[in-house]
Amino acid sequence: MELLPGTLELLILRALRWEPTHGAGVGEWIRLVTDGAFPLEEGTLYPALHRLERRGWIESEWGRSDTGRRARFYMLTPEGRQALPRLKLEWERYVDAVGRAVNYGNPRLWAP
Amino acid sequence: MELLPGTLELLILRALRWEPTHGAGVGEWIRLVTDGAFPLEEGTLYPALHRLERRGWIESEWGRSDTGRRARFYMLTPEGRQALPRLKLEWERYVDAVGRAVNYGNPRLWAP
DNA sequence: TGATTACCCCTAGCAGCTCTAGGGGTAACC
DNA sequence: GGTTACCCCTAGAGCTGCTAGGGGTAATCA
Repeated sequence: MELLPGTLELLILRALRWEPTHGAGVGEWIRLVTDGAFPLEEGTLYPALHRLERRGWIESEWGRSDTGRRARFYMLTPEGRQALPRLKLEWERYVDAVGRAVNYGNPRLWAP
Repeated sequence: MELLPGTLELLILRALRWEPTHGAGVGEWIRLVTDGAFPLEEGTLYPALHRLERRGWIESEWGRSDTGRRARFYMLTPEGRQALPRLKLEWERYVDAVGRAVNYGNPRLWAP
């Protein structure tokens, strides 16, 4: 299934909520927590990380992964941390709105 | 708030579930049932209708609206009707997956 | 009756995001 | 020393929504 734009940013910020994590780790977390519902190719993930960094919601520095490889670790900036609950709220509103449309009945029966 | 791609098709199919409806009516239904959460410009709606028609999920014919204007009425094809529950299921799976990511805690505490 | 409003349809071009399909470098392992 | 696994990156295509327009006809109002 295709990933819906916008959602990815929320997932990335969420993945970085606890500690700095390198790109591959972010991808792994997302795959794990969504039960593989999103394949999430690298060509999608890395540009998204760079976008978020340009936007100032995350920042990064080079380091070493657990297995000794050089890796870029991303972490939330204060702006990113502020944005997170807002995005979460937007997401919930969005799901509610679509959920109503997907579950409600014939408009002729209850329209004003 | 911005509309996430893919969702619009689900909403349109859903709007046409009961009876043929013209484009403006589809838009009105979506705005109504989502409480105005999606502004849904005409420049978004009509191309989406044409896309769905090209895909064979809906078909259309000219008619007259309640107010006497000439209007194109859209209705579901059998393919569209078949696609609807599938899209609905995909949507629900998607929401579940993101919901898990948005609500679950630190992966270090429960990862395998 | 002539002008205005409301309804309904449409399109071109831009912008943003994902996906495909690559390439590359280095540590660990055999 | 070669191979695998890990980790990072990008260009270009494709899809979709958005912006910013245009246009035609019925109803309404001055």
